[in-house]
Amino acid sequence: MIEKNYQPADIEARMSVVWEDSLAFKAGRPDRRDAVPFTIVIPPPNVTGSLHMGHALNNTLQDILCRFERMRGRDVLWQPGTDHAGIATQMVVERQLMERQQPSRREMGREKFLERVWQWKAESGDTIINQLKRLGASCDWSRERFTMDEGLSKAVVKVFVELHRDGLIYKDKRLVNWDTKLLTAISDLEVQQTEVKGHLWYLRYPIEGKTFSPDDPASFIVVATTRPETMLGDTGVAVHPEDERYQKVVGKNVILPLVGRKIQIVADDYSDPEKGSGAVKVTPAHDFNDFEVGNRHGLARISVIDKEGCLDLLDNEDYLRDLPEGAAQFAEEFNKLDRFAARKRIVERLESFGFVERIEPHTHMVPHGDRSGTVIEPYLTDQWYVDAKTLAKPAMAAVRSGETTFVPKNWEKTYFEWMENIQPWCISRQLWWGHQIPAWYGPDGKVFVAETEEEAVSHALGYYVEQEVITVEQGREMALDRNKRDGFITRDEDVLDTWFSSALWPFSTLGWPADAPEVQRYYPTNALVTGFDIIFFWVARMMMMGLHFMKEVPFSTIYIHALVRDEKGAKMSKSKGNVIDPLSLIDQYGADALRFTLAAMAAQGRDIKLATSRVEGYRNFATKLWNASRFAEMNHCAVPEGFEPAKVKETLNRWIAHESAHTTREVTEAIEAYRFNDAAGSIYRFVWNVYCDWYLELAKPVLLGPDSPAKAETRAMVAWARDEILKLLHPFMPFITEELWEVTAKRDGLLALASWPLKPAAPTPEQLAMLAATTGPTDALVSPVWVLPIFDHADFTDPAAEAEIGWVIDLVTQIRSVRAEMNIPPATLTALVLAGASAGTKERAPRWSDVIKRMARLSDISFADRAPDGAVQLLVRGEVAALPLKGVIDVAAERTRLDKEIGKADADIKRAESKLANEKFVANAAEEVVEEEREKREAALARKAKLLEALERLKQAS
RNA sequence: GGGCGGUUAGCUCAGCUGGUUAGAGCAUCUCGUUUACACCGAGAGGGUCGGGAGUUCGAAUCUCUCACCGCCCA
Repeated sequence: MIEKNYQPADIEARMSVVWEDSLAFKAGRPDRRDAVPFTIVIPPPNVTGSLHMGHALNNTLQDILCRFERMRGRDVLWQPGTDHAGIATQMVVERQLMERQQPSRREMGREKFLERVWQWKAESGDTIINQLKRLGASCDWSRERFTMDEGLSKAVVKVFVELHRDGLIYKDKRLVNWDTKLLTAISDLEVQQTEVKGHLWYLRYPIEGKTFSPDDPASFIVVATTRPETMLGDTGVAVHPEDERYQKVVGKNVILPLVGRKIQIVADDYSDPEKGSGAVKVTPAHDFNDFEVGNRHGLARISVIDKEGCLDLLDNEDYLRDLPEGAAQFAEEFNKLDRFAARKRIVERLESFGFVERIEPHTHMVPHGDRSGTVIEPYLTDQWYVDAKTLAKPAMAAVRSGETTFVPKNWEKTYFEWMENIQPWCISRQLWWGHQIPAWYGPDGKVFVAETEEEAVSHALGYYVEQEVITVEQGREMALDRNKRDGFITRDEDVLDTWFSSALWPFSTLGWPADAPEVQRYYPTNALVTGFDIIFFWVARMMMMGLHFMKEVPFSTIYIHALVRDEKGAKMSKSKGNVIDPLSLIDQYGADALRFTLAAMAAQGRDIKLATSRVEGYRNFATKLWNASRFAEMNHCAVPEGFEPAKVKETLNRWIAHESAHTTREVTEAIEAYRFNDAAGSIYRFVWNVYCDWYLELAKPVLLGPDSPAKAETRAMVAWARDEILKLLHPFMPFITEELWEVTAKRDGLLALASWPLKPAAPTPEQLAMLAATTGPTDALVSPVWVLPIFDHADFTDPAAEAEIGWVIDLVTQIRSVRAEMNIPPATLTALVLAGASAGTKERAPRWSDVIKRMARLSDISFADRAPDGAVQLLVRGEVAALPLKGVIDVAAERTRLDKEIGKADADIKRAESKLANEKFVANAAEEVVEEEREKREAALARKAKLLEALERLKQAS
């Protein structure tokens, strides 16, 4: 029994349990052992996270693909899991400690803190997973992974060690993006450039050997800077080599104000003559561009800001070197001042000596940490880097060759653009939560990288024994006793960038580096579904790592979907407070409605601005389906054993089979092409505008009438078509369809595992041969390569049925329209006269008279040679249908209506004729286009003639 | 500054490789208690497809240009 009301919350809760218990989503089910695998790895959400709109869209689309392919018989693995999200998670736990006034991270120490994070992960790590389940995600939950699982951690260590061995990971001292709040290095991608209204300070740097005077321009050179506080670390001044203003001073020294350091004026084309004064100060230790300039001219690097963003002068040897008397005193005064306070103080001090020429307001881009929001400081430290440039080459080649394709294709450009200019990837983070770097250091700083501590220690000790730093005996003791080697050999404290482990996700989750059968069977994966915001962070890096370690691309298709934005088109974010919570939409309208909305709006290449009215509309759609199913149930519709829909006899039933097959084809092709919105639109139209609006309505007289073979057939067909709908709709609305599947008939199994209406054809021998040639000797059945399906729905196509039912629909629609226009109340039944009907019409009209009467509010249908006087005359498929309404209708109004119709026909004739009169059109346009135009003209001419006749009749009558 | 994308009905959006009478949902108006459904049914109104130019027999669709909006990278 179908409940009277559709209650999404109830059935969603229930179906979740049904799916869970039945292990429906398990990969490698015995019954699919011989099936072709289909694999998607989920973009692992952060363990800290909760479901937002982006997740909802992303996972809905993946689920559509997975459910679709599962129904097509494939062995689907949708690999779920979560990401440890280094910085984000550490921040959450630290904030929690602070809120609860518990000891801070540093107070409790690394080990205790990590315990705490794991505890937190255990408590709340399920949140996001449960939310994904509420959305209906059909992942193989038994295979859930976490980036810090033992197995995945092994993969991380192995990758690190191998890349290091191959020289693709190395340690380097260079400028990094330093977060002074989180006290860690971050990668370029984690830096957000934001426009800030600041100032441009024009500073006078006295030229050596001249007596400085603010009034004597020859005694100084003016440099413009946005960061005056870094002047303490200046080691040069740069001017453009072709800038005539400065030709004479190149090579000379200036005396750095306040500091007294002698620094050189160099010529470098980095300096832009158009900007500022045309001369810039060079601070190689605090600016990425200056670092390069410094390298070109051999300038010293003097760090004057520490990792917390404060001036660091007092015990700073680099800073104090070669400074005149009195510099130390200045250092003492300014030491440990925060960089922004220091900026103010230094400017004041410079002003007091006349070193500031002027200050201009200046808007410029300032780097901010995407997590901390704090201003990023370029900072000179030792960090680990991945040689991304080398790894990027095969990753680019794979996309160029089409081994991996982006959908939509235009994202390839973005991918190449970034890959071609890729920079070394800084992977070390000064955090605790994450994969600790497998590197150990000896007393002289020599690094030993190995998969295990034992291995590293034994290498190190061997090395130091050989170098005679320690004796053989000491080495042996240290090897055996950890305490003895503490302080001699120490492990790198840092952890890896979260994205380092994410980059391995497509194979680490399958069990690599262990020799797992899953790796063999499910790698490479088929599709990756993700947003464009992480193409660089994640997609590109998976490509690099996948190709390097697996020698095969990680996925063949990368489907890039839109970002869900707020109504203004802005990215949703907590900080902006413009987030629409998908869970509250699910509560309100149901997961099915939300999913359908997202799918229907997921047009390629465009962002989604979500309107809740759409969600509501699709909830109504679900209700409509619900009620249609109730109607079928009330009429005892069921598919009998052995029923063959292709062999039904009733025209109406043949018509719905025809329409259904057409829809099946559309939906199938649209999903295959990742055109989710087209697929959703197609099934929506079929359910509402074809099945409900017409098929069920037209079937009513039969269903409500006496028992007959036609009635039996119709009952079967109503149920059959409903089942087709449930199948086609299931990937989009899994809950309601599964529920209806279960309650409407005795089933062999779950809808989730039922067969898709169109089966992909088995590969032909030629295709198999091609397959073997491209992928080596392989069992086609377990090959990850899929063969394009072949459709054979010829059994269902039926133009005759289409024509007949089409006529009924047109007739009813037109009568309704004219009745409304003439203000005929629904209670007034009118007669219908089919004037001068063709043999075909005469033959089929009686078959439909019941429905037509019912739907068009008619009292009677009859035939006549010509329309009665004073009747309203309609043209239905070229024949006159007359409503004898003499006295009821306003003759003048009817004349106006007919005139309007004639006007329209005239316009059509004119349009077609002008085209056909155009010689160039006839000559150049495709034959079928021209033919179509001729047909249009003929039809319009015929229509006009009939209308004129009708008008004539009306005139005679009045 | 470089790159990408957008601008279609009051609102949120479709419209693929140029040929449709430019569509859908919501909203609006009129009518409706026909026994699945008012989360419904029937009907209607509403768009010079951002402006301009060009290519073409034919442009919402291709090209150029301008304007505005958004995103990414410097």
